[in-house]
Amino acid sequence: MTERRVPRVRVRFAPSPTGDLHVGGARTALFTWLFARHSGGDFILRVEDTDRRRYVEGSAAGIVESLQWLGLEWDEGPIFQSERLPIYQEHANWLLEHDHAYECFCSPGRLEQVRAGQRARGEPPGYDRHCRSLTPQEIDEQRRLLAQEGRNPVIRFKMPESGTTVVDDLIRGPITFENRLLEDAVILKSDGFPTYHLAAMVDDHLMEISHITRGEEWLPSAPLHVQIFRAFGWEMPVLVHPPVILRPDGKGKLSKRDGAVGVLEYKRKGYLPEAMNNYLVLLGWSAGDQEFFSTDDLIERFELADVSASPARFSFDKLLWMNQHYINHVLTLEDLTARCVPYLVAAGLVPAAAEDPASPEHARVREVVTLVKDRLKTLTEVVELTDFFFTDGAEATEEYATETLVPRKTEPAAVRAGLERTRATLVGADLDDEAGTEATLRALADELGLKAGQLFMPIRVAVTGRTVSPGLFETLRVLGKDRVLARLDAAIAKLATYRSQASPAG
RNA sequence: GCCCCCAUCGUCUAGAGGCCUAGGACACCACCCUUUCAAGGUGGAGACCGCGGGUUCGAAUCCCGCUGGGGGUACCA
Repeated sequence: MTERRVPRVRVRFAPSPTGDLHVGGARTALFTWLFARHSGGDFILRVEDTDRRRYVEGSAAGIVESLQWLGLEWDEGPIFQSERLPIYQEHANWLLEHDHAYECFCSPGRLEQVRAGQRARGEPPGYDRHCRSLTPQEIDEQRRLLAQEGRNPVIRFKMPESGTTVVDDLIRGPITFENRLLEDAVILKSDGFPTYHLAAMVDDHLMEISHITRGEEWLPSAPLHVQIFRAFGWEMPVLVHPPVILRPDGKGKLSKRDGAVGVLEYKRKGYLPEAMNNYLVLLGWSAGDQEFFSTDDLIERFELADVSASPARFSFDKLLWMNQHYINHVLTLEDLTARCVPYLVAAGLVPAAAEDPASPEHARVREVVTLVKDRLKTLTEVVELTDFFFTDGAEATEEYATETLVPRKTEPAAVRAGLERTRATLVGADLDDEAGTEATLRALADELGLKAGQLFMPIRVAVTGRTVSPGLFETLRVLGKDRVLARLDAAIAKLATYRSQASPAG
């Protein structure tokens, strides 16, 4: 019995530096990375920067940052294709010498003309193989003419003109293409740079890639890639084309136009990489029962072959929900605190010293975060939800409209009296005793003939400046007596000059 | 136009011939909890498994056609 050698799993994520890393690309990267980790193989980062016109400065750095943020660390790379030009040129020449490629001297203008004609006649547009059958003399002549213009020919791959090419995709099965409908693609451009078709295939072979994972949009050119491997006599890696991600409305691929699609945008907006990964992996893959996965769970359970072949729509809603779930129920308090601090520091609410987990400032943030943990959907929201805990006195909370102090069906005078009595009561109270504060204020409401809410809401607005806040008694405790009293005073003062706009109905 | 892929609640999906009078999650609605808002709990509405043919004792599950959606059609990736 001969044992079949099972090649080591080696996969790569190969983005082109033409912009930010999109969630679609991030998902492909995630699938690829999980597959590598699951099978104990290697994950390589390769930057496909072979198009000088579309190159965007800083884009590669952004992609690197995105992957790092998501925790998709690579074992090799980043490798830049632009630094490997001679390799591709050598391979193009090899194909030329072995009759698998030919020089094409056609001008862009002629190519456009050919396509226009084909379209008009209802034929599939494509290169008409004009230069494929040039005689050696004609080739020399064309070279000379082109050289006079200071231009170079391109090199095209010779596709078989008949028969079929079978592309065997891991998640779709075998797909058969008619060779006569395929064209002779350019593999080396006139500027000496390779096109994707040559560069990616050469690299995938040289880097011993076992599985080519890439977006579904590459499926139509897969037969070309199979033929390139065949021409070189190389063993074909397994092809894997996860589906594209659709816009929320399903009309087309998710793109920049649809708002937030850049991974770094989500980082900035206070999303957690854990939530991002968890959401993304569920877009096209499922373990059946489970909904939440730690990275280790995923590495253990993820199967590339189980990825769905049908495209899924991106849901901002569900991502947000997932993020909230991680903040509310997965992160430890300490972890959440540490992640909130930078946002509070950036907003100028807490000193940079709070970055130190042992600092009193950090402890203070932790105390505050405890109260809003269940209310945060994103990390950035911590600023608007808790700013009043970090400002002193009453200035920062005085912005609210006085009328918000007065609940429906409640007389302003009663509110004012209630706040005055509350102030008098709290002066001597121990705010650390939440239950005690609650009992005291409930009794006070009773005594004033008010429902609890009719007294609590004005207090809430007075001390927080808003109608929505964490629980009142824990808020009072964390605020501390100084702030509470100062803000009650400010509210009472506002009410002193307040005239009810509309008399309460009923 | 041509080529290719895909097709279960609005959305993400479970389902690999009988376990399905189709399960879960998001969103939505109601109720409970309740000092606001959340979170949480309970329940509800929501899919004749795109349509039409087959195969089979039996199909969401297999086959064919149609329709619909998506992708590709560059000296871009």
